[in-house]
Amino acid sequence: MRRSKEDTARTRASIVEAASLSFRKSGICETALTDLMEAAGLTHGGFYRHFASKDDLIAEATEAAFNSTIEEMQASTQKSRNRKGVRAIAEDYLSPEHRTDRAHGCPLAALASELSRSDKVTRAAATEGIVKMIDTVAAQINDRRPKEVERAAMAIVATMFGALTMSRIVNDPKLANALLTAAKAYLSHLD
Amino acid sequence: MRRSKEDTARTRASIVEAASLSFRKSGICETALTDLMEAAGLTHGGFYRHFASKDDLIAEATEAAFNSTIEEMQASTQKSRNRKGVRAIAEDYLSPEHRTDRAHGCPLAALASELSRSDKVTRAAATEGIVKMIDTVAAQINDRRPKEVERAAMAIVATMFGALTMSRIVNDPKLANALLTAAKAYLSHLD
DNA sequence: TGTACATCAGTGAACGCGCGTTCACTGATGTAC
DNA sequence: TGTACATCAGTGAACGCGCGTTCACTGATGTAC
Repeated sequence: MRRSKEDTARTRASIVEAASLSFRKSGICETALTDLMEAAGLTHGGFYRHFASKDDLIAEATEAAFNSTIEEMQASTQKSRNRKGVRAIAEDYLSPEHRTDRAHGCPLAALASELSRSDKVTRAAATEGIVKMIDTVAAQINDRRPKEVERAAMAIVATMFGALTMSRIVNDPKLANALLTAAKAYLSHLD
Repeated sequence: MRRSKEDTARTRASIVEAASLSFRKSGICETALTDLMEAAGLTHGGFYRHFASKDDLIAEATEAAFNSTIEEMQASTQKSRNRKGVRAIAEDYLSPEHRTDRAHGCPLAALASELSRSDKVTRAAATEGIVKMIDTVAAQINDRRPKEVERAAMAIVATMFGALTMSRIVNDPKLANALLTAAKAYLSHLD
């Protein structure tokens, strides 16, 4: 039966939220729409009242995931009393908690290889997310040369994302921790 | 009809090779065994004479992909006449050619998120590959403190892999190049 | 404000396709004597 | 070294399942008068 506009918007948002969690946790290709809709408390038939296709949802869920991660990075800088901004971001990003909690973590680390193969719309969303992440880090760097700030921010994001992803692949917990620690140490040399 | 042992070994190797290329190019989940066997010049029915399952092949193809990439990193250091070892590796790894040619490139960058979700055997192969990559970089670093060498090598690999992957996701070629350049510049500060 | 009709969110069954896997079969290779 | 049989690599059809997508239907919501 027909629902109110508010209900419809809420349903749509809950599908996007469920997708952004499940894609990050289990992968895009491995997540079935049926499971997704069930997670959102619906049957799968209604999916196409909200989205034109799975690809359509992928793009929106990617955008949502990036936004939530960027917010968390900004939160890291704000709760950093004594810590410098970049270090605050790095310590939270490179934490064992972030390594474990894929579903709520950085979509870059959770979906990297899938994003590089996804369609135009999703890649556009991912690009915007990446740029915002770089800008968020750049805002914490003190240097008069904007080119240098941008370069450093790019490399810092690459290092964090790379180290976190590697620590998730590796099957040895000690090595996984060593990777996170190494990246943190490496980045702290720059302050 | 039955084939000679040499033929059988050749066939098996060509399946692994086709898989290691196709997985890196198109993703593991997105690659169908039928296409893979066709690429190796066979029909799909014979697959199970060589492998117990797709997962079985994934593990072997991952191992093969890592080995070839590690060999290429070692080749980079050997052909580096004037360049320092780490710089030689980084310049080849962070080249536009490597960004474009996924199929023959680093499996970490091509399969990152899929590897972190794969089964025990594949993750073991990936872990071994990652350790070898780190060791290959570490061998090019001059420092008396082994702990420091290991840390630096881990961070360098993370930065390279992270930057290359990001440059593949991004839809703007200028930004893609900037990411590679930024990582190269960042790493060269360490020499 | 009230009424009559059109809209459409959600349901649940169904479709069609592609996938991983299995299997009966063929005939050259490997092996035991 | 030669022979007879067992093995098994590769073929091509088939199986069964899960997936993305479609559709007829329901009934509450939205809208036009």
